[in-house]
Amino acid sequence: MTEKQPQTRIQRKNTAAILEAALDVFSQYGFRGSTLDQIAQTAGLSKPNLLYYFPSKEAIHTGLLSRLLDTWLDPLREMDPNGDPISELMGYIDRKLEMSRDYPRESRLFANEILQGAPRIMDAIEGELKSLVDEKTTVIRQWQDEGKIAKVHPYHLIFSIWSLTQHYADFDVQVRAVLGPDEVDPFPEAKTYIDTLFTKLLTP
Amino acid sequence: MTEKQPQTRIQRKNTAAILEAALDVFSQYGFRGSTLDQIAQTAGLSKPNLLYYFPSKEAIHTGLLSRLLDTWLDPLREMDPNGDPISELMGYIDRKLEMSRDYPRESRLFANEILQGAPRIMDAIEGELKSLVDEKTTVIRQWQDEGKIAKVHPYHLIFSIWSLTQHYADFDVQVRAVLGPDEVDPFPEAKTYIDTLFTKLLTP
DNA sequence: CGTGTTCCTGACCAAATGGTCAAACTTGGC
DNA sequence: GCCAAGTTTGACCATTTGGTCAGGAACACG
Repeated sequence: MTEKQPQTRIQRKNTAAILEAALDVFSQYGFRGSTLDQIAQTAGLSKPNLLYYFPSKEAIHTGLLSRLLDTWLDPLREMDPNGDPISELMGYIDRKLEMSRDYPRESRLFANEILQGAPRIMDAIEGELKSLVDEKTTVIRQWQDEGKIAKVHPYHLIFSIWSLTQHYADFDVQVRAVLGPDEVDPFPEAKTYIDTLFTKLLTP
Repeated sequence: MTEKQPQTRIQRKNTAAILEAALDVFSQYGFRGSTLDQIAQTAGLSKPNLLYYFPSKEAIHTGLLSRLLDTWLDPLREMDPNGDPISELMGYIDRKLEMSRDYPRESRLFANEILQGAPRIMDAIEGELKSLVDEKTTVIRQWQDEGKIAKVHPYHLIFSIWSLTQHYADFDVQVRAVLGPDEVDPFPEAKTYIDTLFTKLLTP
């Protein structure tokens, strides 16, 4: 998948800087709306130097996306089928919200890609992501059959968790604008609200 | 604001075709990722002809956005302070979900604009949109004080309605990919799920 | 210190992009 | 059927964009 380990210090530093800059730019403007010059400038490198480390604009984007998906699905992966249903689900929800708080650019990068029809990650979505969701919805269905949580549509439950948590990353500027300039950090209240919402929904 | 009425048939037809095509393109690729050639081709017109009707790429985009915001806020405007709280809120939620089903491109256009930092509609968001939300959250707070609906954070309640309903437009390809090829239309189940969710949340 | 490897850059290229314009073509109303 | 107004277009332009390349600079390491 990724390149082999033997990298020089400079290589590691610069590829990291490039991916960091690319995340900034791609997450805001999407693939087609972003330019190499912009990424180069943000990374503090020259454009030809970018292309020394990555063969093309697309390669940078792909590099970002592949790194992203793994960490992105981690919170869901961690949901333990043998744990307490409510705590497991609430734990997943909280981890997902924390990711929106701590990695908003990653969330936006993903959103941008999906908005454009997911041309570069459709495979991963239909494969890796769908498999994981299929697996976890089975667990949820089991919990429901055991009467541990309320019977709601498992797939839409997942969708609602994604949408509610990612909203605070993807629509951050709107959230802040509506809440007004006094509200410094919307996340604490968001957490309380979302916790209430899912507790009421899932308690049998 | 908009141009004066006296338009020829051709003008009306072509500006409509351009806005229609531009909605297709802008909603998918965002402002910077879209090209005039693409819009022109989609509209079945030549590029110079586009620029006969609109002075610039930006003007087309602005034209779209200003038309959008009005219709976009209509469902919330319709929420009647004197009606039954639960029915009014559920009605709003249902109307919002219907808009995601019937006007997904508009939803994506909006999402794209927000993702990019809302450079072209920040004014409207801080003004028109915020005012309306402020007004309606006041109503919600009143309903809560009267014990008609559960006490949850009014602003985050609005955010959650937006995020849940718009998710089915903005992340449509992901939703369909995860649900698999059998599921033709996710909206009926989505409606049922969302109705359940907010009923449980709002019932005191 | 020397030398092979890695890293970086300025100059360059072809294609794409937003936009202009004069000239040609349609259209509508008399 | 005429003509002024409205409409369309091909040719053109400056700038931007993704990408190349030859050569120079910095580095690693014996």
